[in-house]
Amino acid sequence: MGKSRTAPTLNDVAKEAGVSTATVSRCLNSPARVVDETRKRVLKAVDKLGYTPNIAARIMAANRSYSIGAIIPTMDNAIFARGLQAFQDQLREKGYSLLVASSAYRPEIEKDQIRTLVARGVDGLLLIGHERKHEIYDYLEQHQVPALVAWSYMPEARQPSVGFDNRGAMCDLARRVLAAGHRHIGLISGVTEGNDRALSRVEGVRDALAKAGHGAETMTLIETPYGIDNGARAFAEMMQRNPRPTAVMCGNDVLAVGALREAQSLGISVPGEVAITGFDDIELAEIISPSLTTVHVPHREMGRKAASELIDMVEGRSAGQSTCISTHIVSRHSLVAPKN
Amino acid sequence: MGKSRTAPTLNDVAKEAGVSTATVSRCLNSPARVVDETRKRVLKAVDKLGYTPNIAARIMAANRSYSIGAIIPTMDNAIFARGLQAFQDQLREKGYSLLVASSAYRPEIEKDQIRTLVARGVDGLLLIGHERKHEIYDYLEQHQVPALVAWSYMPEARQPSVGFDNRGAMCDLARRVLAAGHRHIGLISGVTEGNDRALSRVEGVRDALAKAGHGAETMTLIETPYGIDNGARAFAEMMQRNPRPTAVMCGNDVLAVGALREAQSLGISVPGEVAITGFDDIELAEIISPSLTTVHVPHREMGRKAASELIDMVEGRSAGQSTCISTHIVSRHSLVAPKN
DNA sequence: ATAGAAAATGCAAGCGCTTACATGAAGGAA
DNA sequence: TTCCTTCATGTAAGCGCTTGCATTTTCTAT
Repeated sequence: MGKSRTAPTLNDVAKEAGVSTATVSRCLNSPARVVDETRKRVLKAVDKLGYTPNIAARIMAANRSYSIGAIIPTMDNAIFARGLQAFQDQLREKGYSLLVASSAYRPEIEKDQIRTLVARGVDGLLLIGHERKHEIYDYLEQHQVPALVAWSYMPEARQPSVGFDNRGAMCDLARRVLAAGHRHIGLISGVTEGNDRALSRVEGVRDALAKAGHGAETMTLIETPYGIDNGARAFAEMMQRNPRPTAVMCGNDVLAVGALREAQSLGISVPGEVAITGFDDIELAEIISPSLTTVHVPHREMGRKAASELIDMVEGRSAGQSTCISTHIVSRHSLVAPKN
Repeated sequence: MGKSRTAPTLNDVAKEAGVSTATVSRCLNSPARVVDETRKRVLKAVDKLGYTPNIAARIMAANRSYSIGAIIPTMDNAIFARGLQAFQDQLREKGYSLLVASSAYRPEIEKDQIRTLVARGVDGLLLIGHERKHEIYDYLEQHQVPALVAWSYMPEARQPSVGFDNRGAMCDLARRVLAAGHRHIGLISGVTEGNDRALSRVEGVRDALAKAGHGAETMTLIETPYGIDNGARAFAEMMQRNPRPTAVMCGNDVLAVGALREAQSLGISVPGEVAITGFDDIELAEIISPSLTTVHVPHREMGRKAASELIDMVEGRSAGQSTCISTHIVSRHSLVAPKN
């Protein structure tokens, strides 16, 4: 402990233990290659000096950082937070650390963050959603950084992904809504530009409508950035539309919660007058009243799976295999048949 | 773009531009020291090759990483997520990136994470709460890594902090509860061991009780890890206690939401039969019904302030100044007078 | 013009680590 | 015993960048 004013290096440890730096390095990285007695001596020296390896140096020398980067749209959202937490737990277990950056749903920022993380020497990268410019994927290829996409599942895409079928799930939910007897559906979607998940969900609803095909169904679409307040505003606007929807499906739970709140303050009863659905099944969905009928997404499972797949890719054990995590509808109180 | 199979280095850029690596480096780091024409040439080369500096190398050479580490108990919680998001936004603005790690409220893990981040060469560190072993602070000193504590404000502590007065705020809230006429207070606290914020909040309630001093007040304390389910369980247990509290104060909003849910499923009306309070004022607090009377903590402001203070410390502009962010009570529906 | 100062650039020494290769010691087969 | 493996360790060359110092160029004032 700290008599010296500056951090001990490999060299200090080597001198203390009376061996070469190479031996110390091997002790730390491939203990099997060093004989017991030496190892013990070295470890004692490490302990005595309070040595911690300088990772930047290690990255440079070994061209390996044991760190993974993740770029998510925002941390301030239960959906990503939970998945990310699981992701990092799994990484930690395998000896990797996590560098996070957030893009605020802005492609230029994301691009910038990707460059930063790559420059920092991450061994692999977790990205949310497939949609981004080719040049970004080119860049990653040039730098030989494997990337895995999450929160989205598109087996035919250039990048492997661990996610779920946004379109199918939303289609199922929409069919449920139709089956309950609703004919005028309002859809409050997140911004679809540059966000394949949001887009897929919209398409899911369209699919359901097309399949139903009585011809009597209508759909009213409003796009808005995610956020409770935005959901509220969109809902208010939706209620002005003609025909007024009897069911409002939301692109995610956060929007749905906003819609619910607005309904309350507008004195519109849910589900009596208007039914509302969400997507993701965040904690909030169960807590709020009426509780939210929504699509349950196993975020933790996805996070964990993404971590292990990405590590497999980094360590050359996999070329990148896509996995579809299955979701299911959770029926709660916010959806019932229209009253007519 | 990528004809070469391997990433371009400073050297490649230097050759392309017909200058020395030193000049390229200066172009990138202190453009003023390079004449216009040269700079233009260099930047063109950078662009042409798609060069991104290798940050590990830079860290090593300059002993500066332009990155800040943050270790939070968990990402999966609106409180930290929001503050952290603000923190990172501010960092980004000033040209720093963020490395996060989470400790799951476990000191050993935190210690480990601190070492990892320091080894990675972070220029500064954000820590949550003051309470940790001396040796950790010694270690940070030895490595000359400035650390700032957030979510807690203790100007007399060894480390500077940007936070709020947990004890005072909770005391104020408790006085509010007492003033409403409650005499039997239940307190569901987070685990206080190793968590000075939780402890301060408990003490705040004690302070209020002591000051009230009718002698008739009682307090029942239950400690539990944070989490909605834990809050629910604790509430159920609380309802068995004798005397049964007429007001249940919770260490944070998450616990309060759990309590509220449990009250509902127990058929206990809130606030009619039992009043409930929270702490933090996360989004949930307003959304849930009855809406939660709680202490509003300006997390974003704290995150931003922490970032700029920490950067000032890193850049030698400040030796570490503590700031107290002021909180205020938000009165909503979950607290009324006891019915008797 | 020209000396001297100032500005721009180049040179090269590291930063702390890993690892290919060289060396030496120990063990085994003949 | 001798020669060949095999294993443990040491030697030293980088990894890509920054920066103090040396050198060259440009500018200013005479």
